[in-house]
Amino acid sequence: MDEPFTPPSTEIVAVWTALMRASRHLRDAVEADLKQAGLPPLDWYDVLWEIEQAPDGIRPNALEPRLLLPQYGLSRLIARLVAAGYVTRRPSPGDRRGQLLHLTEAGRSVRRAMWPVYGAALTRSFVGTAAEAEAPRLAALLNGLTGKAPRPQAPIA
Amino acid sequence: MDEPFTPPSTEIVAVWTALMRASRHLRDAVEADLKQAGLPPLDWYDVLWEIEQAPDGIRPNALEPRLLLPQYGLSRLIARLVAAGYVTRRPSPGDRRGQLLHLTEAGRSVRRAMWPVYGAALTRSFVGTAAEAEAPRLAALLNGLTGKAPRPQAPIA
DNA sequence: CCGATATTGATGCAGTTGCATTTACATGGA
DNA sequence: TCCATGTAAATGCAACTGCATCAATATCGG
Repeated sequence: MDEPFTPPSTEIVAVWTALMRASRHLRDAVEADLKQAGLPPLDWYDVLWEIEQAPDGIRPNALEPRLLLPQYGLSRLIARLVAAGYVTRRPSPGDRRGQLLHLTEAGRSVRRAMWPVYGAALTRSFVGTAAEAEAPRLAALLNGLTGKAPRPQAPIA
Repeated sequence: MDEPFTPPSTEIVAVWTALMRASRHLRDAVEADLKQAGLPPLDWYDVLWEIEQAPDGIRPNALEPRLLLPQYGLSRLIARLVAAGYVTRRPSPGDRRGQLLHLTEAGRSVRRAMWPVYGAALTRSFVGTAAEAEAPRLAALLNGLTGKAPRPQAPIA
């Protein structure tokens, strides 16, 4: 029943290594900029952003698939955000297991402070590369890899 | 002196998010397969591979830039590989600070055992996607992002 | 040769992650 | 109603990471 194992083509291997290198490289660059600006790490941004997009609050389990984080990872990340005073937990109406997350003023503020640093790092990374000119095609190809729909999620503003 | 901050274009943001999602997704998939097969994590493969490519041994500081790992990260990873019996450290001739890393038989063997699982996960991830057909272009675009030359490094064989 | 400086690799510590399990509540069926 | 099962979120523990620093060389200038 075992397939005899068809190795991936060299082209696929080349894409794979390029993908791993590029993503690590870019992420490291952004993280470094944030840290050097005395701002929280990249993960925080995404969570703050998602919560901000939900003015009526959002539950952790709704956040989880959007952020591609494991349940316990998100749980602890939220705990840190709460400890930092950026997020509040409120009881979830109708389900006492759940909680509704809201941003505090400080949360909104730090998210806004992060964006210029974040965005500048992105701009710096892409401008002048071939990837900039071909961005739409590149995005489409990458999205094709993750199975399904390109999430509406975007760290804009 | 501060630039007024030009936000990245929506196209760049789209590429960025697609890149982050795709890379995490694929890496998770490969890691999951390796773990489920009772094999070591992906990082180990790269190190084992690089050491295997150097029949006369290689020094950690030479490995470091190839693997995009921080010095202390590599140091401890090597320590784990040594503890697992996959790698040996030998004194580096001519520089008593350094060490020469060699693969043991077990190391060669586990690296070989990982490859089918690793490769199959890659194949599964790419086959049938648009990225497969456009692999060379995609790789070129991604390599354009990491500044310089596309390393000869490839996890083949 | 000597001392200042640079390089190689390791390590103590605090913070973070993965894994498995736990606690609390919800839901559906007898 | 009561129990079995399912879901939401948290947590104990071990492993791993980042950061700063260290010890042991090596190298370079005088």
